[in-house]
Parts: sequence; C-alpha cells; structure tokens
Amino acid sequence: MPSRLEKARQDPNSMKARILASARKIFGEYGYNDTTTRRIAKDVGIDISTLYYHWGEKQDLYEAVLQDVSDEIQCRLNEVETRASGKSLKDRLEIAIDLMCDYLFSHPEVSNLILFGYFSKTRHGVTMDIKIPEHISNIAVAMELAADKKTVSIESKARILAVWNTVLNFISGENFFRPMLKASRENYIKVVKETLKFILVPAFTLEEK
Amino acid sequence: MPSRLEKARQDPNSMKARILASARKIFGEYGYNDTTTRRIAKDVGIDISTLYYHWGEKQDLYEAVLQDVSDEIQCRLNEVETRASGKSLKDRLEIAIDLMCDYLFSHPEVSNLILFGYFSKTRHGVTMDIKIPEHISNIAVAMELAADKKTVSIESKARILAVWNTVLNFISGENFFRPMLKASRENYIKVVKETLKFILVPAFTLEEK
DNA sequence: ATGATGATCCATCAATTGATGGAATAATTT
DNA sequence: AAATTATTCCATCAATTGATGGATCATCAT
Repeated sequence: MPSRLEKARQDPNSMKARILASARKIFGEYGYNDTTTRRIAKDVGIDISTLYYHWGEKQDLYEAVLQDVSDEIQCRLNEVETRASGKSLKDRLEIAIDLMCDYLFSHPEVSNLILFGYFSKTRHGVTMDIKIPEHISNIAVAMELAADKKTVSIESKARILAVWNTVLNFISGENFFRPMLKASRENYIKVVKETLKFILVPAFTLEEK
Repeated sequence: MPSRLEKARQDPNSMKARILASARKIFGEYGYNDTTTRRIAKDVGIDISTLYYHWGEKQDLYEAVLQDVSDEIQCRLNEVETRASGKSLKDRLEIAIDLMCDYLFSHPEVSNLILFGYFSKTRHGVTMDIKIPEHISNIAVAMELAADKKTVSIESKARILAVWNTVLNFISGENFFRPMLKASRENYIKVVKETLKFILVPAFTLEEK
C-alpha cells in the first residue's frame, strides 16, 4: 500500500500534495514548534480538521516533509556526481559548490529544515532528521575523497561537514548576512560561491600534491 | 541609574543574577519560543511571578541575556587580538581558532544563542540579536585583514563569516555531529580545530603571497 | 434514486503559556 | 515598635494550540 507521501507525489494537485507543499514551506520558515497546524491550514486555505484528516498528527506531517526533502537532496547529489565524474578535484569541488548553491538558494526551506534538525532540542522531544550522515558520506564518494561509503575517514567527514554547513549558513542566514554585506541578492549569491571556492579549493587541492 | 543587567552583575548571588544565569542556559538550549518562563523559574527554584518581578517581560529578560553574551564575546575577541598581535598570519589564525574554540566549547549556549539569532523568525516577531556585524569587523581588524573597522571589504567579511559560522556549527551541532564521527568529546574538539585549520590556513596564507 | 464512502468544516476540549493581582512574608527605615 | 518598602508565592486570566467528534456536503458505484 502506498504511503501518504507516495499518494501526495502521484498527484501534485491533490489535497495531500497541497498540504505537503505548504507544510514544507512553513515548517522550513518557522521550525517545528513555531509552526502551527492552523498556519499551514490557512496557507492551504482549508480548515485544520481537513489537514488532520489527510495527514494525522503534526509530527507525521513533519516526518513526511523531512522524507520529501531528504529524497530531493539525494537526487541532487546524484546529479552532482554525474556531472563531476572524471573531472579534476578542483573542478569537482567547483561544480559541487555551484550546483548545490543554486539548488539551495532556490529552495531555502531545505537549508532551514536541515539546520533545524541539527539544533532542535524541543520541549516535546521531537528529534527527527534528514539523513545527513548518509548524504555526507555520499558527497565524500562523489568528490572521490573516499573509495566507498563505508570507508570515509573521520577527517574527510569533518571537512565535508564544515563545507556543507558553511553553505547552509549562508543560505539560511541570508536575511541576516546580506544587509551586513550590503549586497543585492545576485551579488550575495556570487560572493557566497566565491567565498566557498576561496576557502575550499586551496585546502583540498594543496593536500592532493 | 543602573540597568537590571548591571545590578545583576554587581552581585552574582543576587536573585537577578541567578535568574539571568538560568535564563542564559535555558534560552541557549531551547531558543526563545521554546523557552518558557516557568522552565527558567523552575531552574532557579522560584515562582514565575518572582521572575517577572525582577525582569519584567520575557523579552526583556532575553534581551539582557543577549547583551550579556555580546559583551562577553567582545571581551574574548579583545583577548585574541592581544595574544595574536605581531604574529604571522598563520599564527594569528591558529591562535584565534584555538582560543575561540576553547571559549565556545565551554560555553555552548553562546553559540546557540548566536545561531538562534540568525534564523529565528518567530511568530511573535522577536528579532533581537547579538551585535554580530560589529564582532565580525573586529575580527577582521584583529586578524589584520583590514586596517580599521570601517574599511573591511565585503570579501573579507564574507570569509570571516564563513569561518565564524563553521565554528558555531561544530559547537552547536556537537550532539548531532559527534555520533556521526564516532568521536569522544576530546577527540571531537581536536578534530574540529584541525579541520578549521586545514581549511582556513591554506586559503588565507596562499593569498598573502 | 439510493446507499456507501470520501472529504470538508464548525464547535469544542484540554493543556500550555505569558502575564498579573493580591495576599503573605521579609527587610529596611524611621 | 511601627511604618514603609522589597520580595516571594498562590490563584487565576486570556490567548494559543494540538487534537477530535459530529454534522454536512460531495462523489460514486449499484
């Protein structure tokens, strides 16, 4: 039997799908605890009981959102791997930075949801997360810093985490950082990419020699 | 007339100071909205009305906490500047990383409070923050990447932000990342410092030449 | 048409939470 | 000691929020 998430994916105009889309947006904006089911329902234009009818508990809906996002990330990482395959380390890094920045800047709620997952220590003990450890290992393999998922060294993981988190911070913190840098949106994206390359490329390519 | 914060600082055993300490801890753990005045009061061992008597609204107390943390950060940065002054760029970076990591790892609530400030988009529109832009400019000067606070380039700011945020992520995300890296606390701190140096030193020193 | 199932909304509950009034107690001043 | 002020706690309010029961309306197979 198909899960609710699968049903929602079958028809993007279905009520389940519309609720999921609003939920993803609003959970991504306010985090789990500061998102009310009423707010999501209002965004969809329905009564909250309709929301509960389709998705059950708030937590179930949140889990579906995280699953949705996690799958999407994996999809993007596969794309990065395809496009970077065979290139030099420097090129691979730059391709990964460009692609992931473009994706995340156009889906900032993804970045927010990941960061909420890191730090959320909620009163209700809701500690769900996107499968970040897996994604990190996959990046290591895609960047050819490790032969396979199982053998990624602690140093490589830490380095990829550092990079990955830096990207997320620039995305999710845009409203905070952009005024600081007095940059337009376009310019901000440009500066972020350049900063990432400035910091990363020397570090990783230096070691290769 | 002395502010409530100043009064609290005068006598660390005073009720105001005890409340401030608990508030700092709990706001740092749960963020603004997920912190209840009841929880803080319970931590101190008093009734909530006593808390309101001393600090007024929840928001006033939160602002005092942020002010307290911001002052402390500035104090630590001054120390970094003193210790790094006159050294080579590589040494300055390493000193800054070591000192700030040691400070933040022993005061994780500071890191949390800063990150909450970046991303918090609360229902109640509470958007207060620690004076990060100032701190960032101060770091630029301390690292001698700029002559004075007013003339820090956008690139330098972005690079320092990237570093600064990476540190914060490793601190605040310890509960999430450490199991991932299968590291003890000591080892985690060591890996974080090494990772930061690995990434930063080549980038900045390469440009110098 | 008719009955059954699915979908939606209104009304409402119980728990939580920020905040306050007022009584009771402690400390200080006169 | 008496009066004043400072501090603390109990009881309570109003608003918010997650969640549900039941009525209503739509859809669809028979």
